[in-house]
Amino acid sequence: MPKIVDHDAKREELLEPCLALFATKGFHALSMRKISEALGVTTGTLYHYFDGKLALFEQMIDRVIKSDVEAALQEVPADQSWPIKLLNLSRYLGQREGRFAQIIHVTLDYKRYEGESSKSLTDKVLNTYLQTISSQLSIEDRTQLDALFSLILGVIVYRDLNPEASPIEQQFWALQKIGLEITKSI
Amino acid sequence: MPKIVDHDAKREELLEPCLALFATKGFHALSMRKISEALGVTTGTLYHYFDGKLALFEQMIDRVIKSDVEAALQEVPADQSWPIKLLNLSRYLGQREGRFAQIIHVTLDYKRYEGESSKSLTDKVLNTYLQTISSQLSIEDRTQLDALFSLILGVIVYRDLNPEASPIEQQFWALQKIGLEITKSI
Amino acid sequence: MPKIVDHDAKREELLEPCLALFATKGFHALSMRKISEALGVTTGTLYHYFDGKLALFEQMIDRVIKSDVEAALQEVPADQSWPIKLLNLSRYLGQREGRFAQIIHVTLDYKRYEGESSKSLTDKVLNTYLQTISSQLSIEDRTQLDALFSLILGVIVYRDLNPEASPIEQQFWALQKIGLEITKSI
Amino acid sequence: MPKIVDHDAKREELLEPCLALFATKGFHALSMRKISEALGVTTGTLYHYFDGKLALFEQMIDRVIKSDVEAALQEVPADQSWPIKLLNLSRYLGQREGRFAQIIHVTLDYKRYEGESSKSLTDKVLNTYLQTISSQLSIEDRTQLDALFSLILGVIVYRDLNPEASPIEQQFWALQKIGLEITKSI
DNA sequence: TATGAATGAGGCTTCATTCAT
DNA sequence: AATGAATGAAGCCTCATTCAT
Repeated sequence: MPKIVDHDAKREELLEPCLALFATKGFHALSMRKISEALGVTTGTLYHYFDGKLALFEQMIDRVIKSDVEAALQEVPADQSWPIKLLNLSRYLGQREGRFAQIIHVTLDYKRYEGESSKSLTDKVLNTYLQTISSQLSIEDRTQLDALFSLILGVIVYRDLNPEASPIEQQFWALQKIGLEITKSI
Repeated sequence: MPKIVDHDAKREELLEPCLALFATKGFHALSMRKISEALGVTTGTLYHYFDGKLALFEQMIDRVIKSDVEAALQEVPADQSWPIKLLNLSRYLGQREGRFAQIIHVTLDYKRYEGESSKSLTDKVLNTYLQTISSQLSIEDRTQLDALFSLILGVIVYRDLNPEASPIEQQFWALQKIGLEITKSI
Repeated sequence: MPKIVDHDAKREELLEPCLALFATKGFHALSMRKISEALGVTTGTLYHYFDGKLALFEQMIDRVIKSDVEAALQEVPADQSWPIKLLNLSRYLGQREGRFAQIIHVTLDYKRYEGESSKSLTDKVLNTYLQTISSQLSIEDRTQLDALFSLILGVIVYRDLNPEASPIEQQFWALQKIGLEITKSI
Repeated sequence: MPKIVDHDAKREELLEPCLALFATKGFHALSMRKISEALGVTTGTLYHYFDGKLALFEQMIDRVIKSDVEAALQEVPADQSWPIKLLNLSRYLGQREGRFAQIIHVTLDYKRYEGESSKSLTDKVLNTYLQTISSQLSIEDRTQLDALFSLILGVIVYRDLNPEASPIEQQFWALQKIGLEITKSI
């Protein structure tokens, strides 16, 4: 069934530039016409490959998280000491922070799109990233995992809002110093 | 004599419920009609008090950040020891995390509204919170300030995406422990 | 293959009845909805073919003056004696005075649409008619051309305001008699 | 009853600047709010003195033609020879062409406002001017009167559309020369 | 497979008007 | 006499989507 393969390949190809579009404009401010123009096709073609705007959006998110996990597995190898792994992580995030900012935007957008009905996909995105971090950094304590994830999320969101903020690696290091001071002061 | 209405007071009154509306739906998905229905007035009335949707939105943000700063000054007093202040901060955040999540949503939305032209308001929001944290927690180092702000931002965003995540105070504490472990392992 | 529709031909077809609509109601009193209803299409279709109300209006004017010039070239041939050409002109005007009244209404309307920014189109309309008259009637003196054009404009406007006014040909002739009397009385 | 006198005086005062407003923007493009702002009152006041936009408009036209006739009677005295009277007329028009252009705009606007129902006021305006011209210039032949009126109308409209057109007096003179040439060529 | 014409609901905004004060 | 808050209809325009080709 060669037709189906082509069909899926074309769909992937159409999806590729969509993350940037949705992240930049937001779901509701981005029209199907703008998407089609950016992709160089007609709206009819878009509806030929996707069941509607929401379906296109969801498939795009699906595609994005899959490719990200693959990349993370390679760039943050698990068989390293703690400080090294954290360093690798911060470098990995620093190299891709623009892309992660896009993913976060898009996920927040989606969460609000239809309240509870969107829960499953949001959870899927979160769990994918949480598990990757957990396994690659060998963090088993749930609270520690949450805290690290919060920090990662926050750094990326903050630097997206304010590009002049300190780089990721510096922020990681500074936070550790704060922790030490507190420990001492107790 | 005109119908007795304090124009500014009425405007404040109309603004009050808008944060929740914008945060829940997003700027573009929330129509002026929906706003007016939620407020129990007509769209004409909305336009009597505001120059348009964007102006309404901006005045709402202005209002919100002012009242937040006032609250923070009271609930996180500056004349305390480091661990106490951090504890107060985490409690303050914990009590209001729903509201802060709304503000973050709304700020991210706004940033994308029209690219660069929105920069000044985004900066105003960020600087207001940064300065409040800096002065109340006596943090002078810029990188440390950025790092703490990232963490706060991240915790709130993460807990908004995943309400089952560990509470704020626990995450703060866990992060400190990670820092210690790393320090030891070096 | 797309639905077979010649885009430009359809646009012409939509434009055709618009002169009468705009002339009868005036630019601001004629809504896009009324236009679409008169044309038997939806407003969406109107916006598919035109960039907006003003663009539709301008293209309509363009279309109208082109077809008028073509008609004038045939019905008021240049290779005739002066009295004959004037007679042809008055007949030509008499046959089409309703249409010319529409064009004048529409042009006056347009001129006020937005002050100076409309100058170019108004000038284009005026110059098109002035040049046609100048060449077909072999009038080289600018003041004479202006005077004849004023008379034509005036007759049409007056007869539009007061349909019982004397016919165009008679007015032309009467004015000539006034001129003679004045000449004699000097 | 002094109140009523004051009431009428205020109404006159409000009406005065309206001709320029309506002529410049057109009936439908000029909102009651803009009128009230230009007059320095509130819309409520406008509705206190007039029964609505159309009533205000009609009373304004009424007021304008009355004051114009008075002026004409003085400036184009009837007891002069033909060429002198025509010269006086052209000067009179030249001095006030801006105002006449406003009146014409406003009359054309009104004519289209509601088709036949507006006929009486349009006729009133026309007859007022026609009779004034007829009596002051001693023109009895209806066709001659129409022709002269058309010319006057046309010169004013044309010069409003194209301010660089030849001055009124020159156009009057040029038209007479055309008439002579035609007479000779017969 | 791919087109783009067509739709009708809904977007933001302005309007003429009313009425409590 | 005068205000200006309030209304709801209507303005222009864009939207996601469908469907004949």
